[in-house]
Parts: sequence; C-alpha cells; structure tokens
Amino acid sequence: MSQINQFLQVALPVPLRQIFSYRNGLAPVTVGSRVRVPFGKRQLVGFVVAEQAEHELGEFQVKDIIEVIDQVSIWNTDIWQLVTWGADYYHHSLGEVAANALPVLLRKGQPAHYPRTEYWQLTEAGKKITAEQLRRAPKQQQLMTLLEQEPLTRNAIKDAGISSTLLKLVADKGWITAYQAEPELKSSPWQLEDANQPLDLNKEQAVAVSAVNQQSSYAALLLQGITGSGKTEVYLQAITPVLQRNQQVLVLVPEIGLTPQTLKRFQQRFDVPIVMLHSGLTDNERLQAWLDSRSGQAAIIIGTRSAVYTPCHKLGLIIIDEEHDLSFKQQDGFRYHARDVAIKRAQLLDIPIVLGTATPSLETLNNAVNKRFHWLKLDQRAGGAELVKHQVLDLKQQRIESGVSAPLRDQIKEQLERGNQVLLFLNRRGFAPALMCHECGWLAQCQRCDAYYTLHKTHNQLLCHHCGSQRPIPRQCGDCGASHLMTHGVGTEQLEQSLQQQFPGYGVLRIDRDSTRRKGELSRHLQAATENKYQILVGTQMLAKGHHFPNVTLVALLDVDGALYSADFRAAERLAQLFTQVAGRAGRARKAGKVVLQTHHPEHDLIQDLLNNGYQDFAITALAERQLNELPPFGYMALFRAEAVNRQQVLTALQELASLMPEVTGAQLLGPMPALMERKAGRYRYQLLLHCQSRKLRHQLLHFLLAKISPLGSWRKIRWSLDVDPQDFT
DNA sequence: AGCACGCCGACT
DNA sequence: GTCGGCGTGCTC
Repeated sequence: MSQINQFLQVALPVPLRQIFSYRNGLAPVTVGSRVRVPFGKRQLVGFVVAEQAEHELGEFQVKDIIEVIDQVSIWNTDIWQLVTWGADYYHHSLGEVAANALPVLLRKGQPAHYPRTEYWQLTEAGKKITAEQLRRAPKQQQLMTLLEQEPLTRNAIKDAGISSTLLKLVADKGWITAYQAEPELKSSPWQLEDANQPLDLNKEQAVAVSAVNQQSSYAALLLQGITGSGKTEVYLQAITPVLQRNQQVLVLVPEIGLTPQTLKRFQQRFDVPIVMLHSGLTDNERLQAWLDSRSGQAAIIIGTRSAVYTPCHKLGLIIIDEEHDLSFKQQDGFRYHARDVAIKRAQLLDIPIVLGTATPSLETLNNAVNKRFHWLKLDQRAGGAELVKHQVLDLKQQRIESGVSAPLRDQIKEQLERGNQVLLFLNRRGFAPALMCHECGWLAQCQRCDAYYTLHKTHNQLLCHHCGSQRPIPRQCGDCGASHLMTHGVGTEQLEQSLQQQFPGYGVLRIDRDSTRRKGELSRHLQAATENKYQILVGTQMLAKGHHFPNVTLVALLDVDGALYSADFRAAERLAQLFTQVAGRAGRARKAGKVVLQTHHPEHDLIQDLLNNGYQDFAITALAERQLNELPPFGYMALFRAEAVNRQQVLTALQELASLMPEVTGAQLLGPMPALMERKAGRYRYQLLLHCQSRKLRHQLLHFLLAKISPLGSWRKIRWSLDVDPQDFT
C-alpha cells in the first residue's frame, strides 16, 4: 500500500460499528496511518484499516481524504493487534477503540514525534575550509571545529559561546546549513548499580522472584500476597533483571493506588527514567510520556487503566498491581478490562505478566486453580509484623451511637489512650442517607431517580448521589406537612462529627469524595494521617487502597449488611476483598492489629467463612457456586444496557431484540429486566443479559444480535451500550 | 457521538 | 415577532 490514488477503508472514532471508504490522492499510507477526513459536516481523524479495490465501493459518494497525517503506521505492531483484538472481542467500534488507545493530542491529529529542532552542520564547501584559513577569525574557527565533530542545535552552539550573528555570518558564506530533526535520543543502557539496594527476601518472596525471572516467554503469574507481605519488593526484584537486559517494564495500578509513595519506591530503587501516566497530566505531558515510552527513553512506565495501550520500544515485563481492582474495567464507552487486555498484550509480545493482589478476582483465581497461571503465594508478613485478629460485633439490640456500637466505642477508646490510630469504614458519604418525616414516615426522594436524597450538612442541602441533583433541606414533610423531620441512617459526615464529640482532644479526619474534591487534597490528607496528626480516620472505600498507616491498630467496618443480601452476585466478593484489604491496614509495623466487623447478621455464611477461613477459602467456595450456576468465569456474559426517558420505548426495543434471539443450546438471552436502579436521572433503564456456555458462542451470538439492531427503528430511539464481561449490574 | 434540520413555548 | 428547547436522522 504505497502508491497514491487509492481507495482506503478508514475506521472513525464514532460509535458506529462500520468502516468508511475514502479516496486518497495525496500521499502513500500504510495500515494504521492516521488520516484526516470529511465526515458529514465535520472533520475527523481516522485510521487506515485496509486498501480497497474500486469495485468494492458501494453506492455512496466517496469523498477525498483531507490530509495524510502519518505516512507510516502510528502503531507498534503489538498495539495495533491489541486494538483490533479489542474491537473484535468487545464488539466495539474499531475507530473508537483505536482513538481510546492514543493520547488526546494524537487523536486530534498532532504529529507522532518529538518536536523537531534545528540542527546545524557543515556544507560540502564548509568541509573544505581549513583551520589555517580561519587563523584570523578564532570564533568562526571554533564553530567550524565544533560542527566538524557533529551537528549541533542552535542552543548548543549558543552554549558554546557563539552568537547568533556569527552563526548567520558563517551560514551566509555557505559553509554551514541548518536542517530539522528530532532530538537525539540517548541509547545508553540504564545504570542500576548505584541505587539498587534490594531488601532481604524471605523464602516465599525469593521463590516468587525467581519464578518470574525464569520466564523467557509468555507466562501469567498470580502473586497472591496479603497486605504487608512484601509484594512490592518482589516486583522490584523481578524488574531488576529486565532493566539489566535493557528492556522496559509496564506497571498498571488502580486509579487511586497511584500514590507518590509507590512512585518513590521505584525511584529510590532504580536510577532510570520513569514515566507516570495518571489523570493529573496535561495533554502535552501525556504525549511526551507516550513518546518517551515508544522511543525507549523511559525504562519503567507506571500508569492506570489506559496505560495498557502505551507503546514500548522493547517491553520485557508487565505487572498489574491490585489485579482485582474494579477501576481496571472502563465503565463507559469502550468497556474494556485493562487486566484482560494486558494479558493479551503479554501473549502477543511473548513476555511474562505478573498479577499481584491480596484478594484475586474469581476469574484470576480460577486461572490459577486450573494452572493457566502460575500461582505464587506470600503468606508471611514481611518484616515480622504480626497477623491481625478478627471480631464480629452483633449489632442486634446494641446501643448504637451514629453507627458505632458500644463495644466498638470502648475498643476505640482503648486504642486511642494507648496512642494508636483507629480506622473506621463506612461506605456512605454525606451526613445521613435519608431524610424522614417523624409523623408519617415520608422520605425525601429524588424526582429523577429511584433513590432517596442524601443529607449533606456541610453544603446544607439534599443531594442525590445518582444524578447529582440538589435542593434545599425542606422544613416540612412533603406529604403531610408536619415540621418534625429527622435524619435516617448514618453517613461519614455524621460519623466524623459524632466521633469528634465522643472523643474530644483527638483529631478526626474524614476521607471521602467530598473531603478530597480538590486536587492534591487526598495525598495531603493521607500524608497528615501517616504523620499521626489525626488519631481517628473515617472514610469510604477510597481509604482502603494501598495506603500505609503504620500506627493504625484497629480497623472497623461499620456496616456490612448491605453487601450480604445484594442483588449483584459480585457484592459478596467485593465485601470479602474489602475486608481482607482493610485487615492489611491494621498493625502493619510492630504493633498487633485488629479488625472489627459490625453486622446484624453475624451468623451469615459469608462472614463466618471469611473470618474462620480467610479470603482464599471464601473465594474457592464462591467459585464452586459460580460453577454450579454457570456464572463467570464458568459462563460468558454480555449485557445490553438501554435507557430512555420513555419507559415503553426501552422495553419495546429490548423485547424486539429478544424475540430475534435464536434457540441455541448453551445460550440464553434474559430480559428485558430493570437495572438495579430502574430510573436514574430521569431515564428508565433496562437490560438484556446474554449468558453463554462458551466464549465462542457468545461471540457469534453478539455478532448476530448486533447485526439485527441496526435496522431496528426502535433502537434508534433509545440510548444503549454493550458490556462484554460486565463487572456490575448497576 | 456530533451536528443538522425541524417544529412548538417564553422573552428582547 | 425571534431564541431555543430537544426529537430524529445521517454520516463514506
């Protein structure tokens, strides 16, 4: 595909699952090149997918390409394969998948290379000039001697003490000339000796490190280690030989796990260029990081979900930390799972991938059980820290003050008096999750969602956590008009306030989405907590991840009942993961720790299993249950989510598709069924669940069903999306 | 997804 | 009289 005047198939970043044809009379392109094309009334940057013969064109008016942005493909081979695989597996628009995999500036069509700079070199005439001839012009002689060795940028010449006037003078003589080029890249091997001071490993860690280092081709390794067991040290020592071979390492971390602490750990160990890809970067910084990674300038690439698509010059190892974390699954648009994409990438490149976690997802655990993944376990706490104790507190008939039972209150008091910190989890932000009429039981409800308003005292407002709508706190009942309104339930705001009253003299810090809204606030809070400026830490789930509070000796989950009886079959798994994660937060250093669970159902199987036998046992039991019900990872699911203001429109559309589902053994299409929250932000939400016995069958059926959707008029009236391997059913 | 076109309510 | 609300239809 090198000559011009050809017809091209172009993938465009629109949610249409189709390819568009254009005529190229401009310049040669290859598959993967970006082109700018007219599309309706606008211009888009698309990706060349293939060349097309003239007779294959349809009846439509073929338009001309506006610009060839890349003469050659912008993609490394593995990334392009990853993109096409992703579009196929997730049945998503190829153009959107491709655009998703690039930094914003490249999506918009910016050149995919470092900014070019001006270099000066000798001309043929200049090379003939001898030092002798310039005896009386020492500055000119200096310049010529410098350029004799290598071409230099204008800046470098200036730094050598030569003025731009002189430069121009010599240039005018025709002795030197300028050309544009990308900056010279350093190709020297990375230096590891100085900073690389590995810690001593215990036996388990040593086994894990050597297991990783033995791999010379594709292998997936589950590194299952409880918090504090020294997973990071295993990562660092597994990385070392890869860097020594002058290969790069890609590290994927959860969205809020990307702490300065993590980065520091890598920087202290390795004196190599490290790039970080996180949400705080500007578009230019992202492009720079992308270029540094692709050119091989960066040795270690650390990033969140989308970093899985970062091209590398020579990738030798992928690490995915907190593998079970939900933030690896994109929840809108192109709904990919970065863990699964990363595994695919490791296969394509034939390199090892390490999946680290204390609480493997059931999908990963299953792969370990059936030996598709190597299974490495770290059961000892590194550095001799003691294991934590557990306790379940039955809330029935207890005196409860703002969510804290009397026995828990006593334990908090005890730890505080000993100078320790306590950590309390409550997964409800705001002051109270509902406002209720004391006379008639009316509850203040959001007009647009099937949900109650949350009372926020700091904003002095009712806030809907699902659609964001807000209104002033009413003085009277919306039903009977009585003026005696009371809050119902407890949120983190109230907990914070109550603890402050109950334990005067101790600092209470609340960490949730509201208290960390501003940029950098989370890390400031975490830092303050680590420095013991607060003794009582209150927070939502976001406090559970990856932060080290060595002085915390008591962790409590204040209300776990919600997860025990949830309609979402993954809720139990998530509670088990949360419990195990927070257990790691307690007593990390030399102090013994304790985890307390408050519940009205202490006898519940999940709680008993978790406490008596630990996460792994719970997870194995859960796996058996999944197998029985053919749920993932034993069944393969895909979810059509649909919504519209008009409820009947959604139902009609879904019913029409459901009626087209063929009778196939090993597959069924369930629904339409309402989403867990049937109405959200004024729209009715329903879904169809495709449940198959094999991945292949699911793929074929999705292909079939999607083809049926496009001619259906009813589907044009609704907003819909397809979620392959859905992680939740909200 | 955008972006247009196209018909019905409250304002300079 | 217009500005603008979002329904629906199309994009090589």
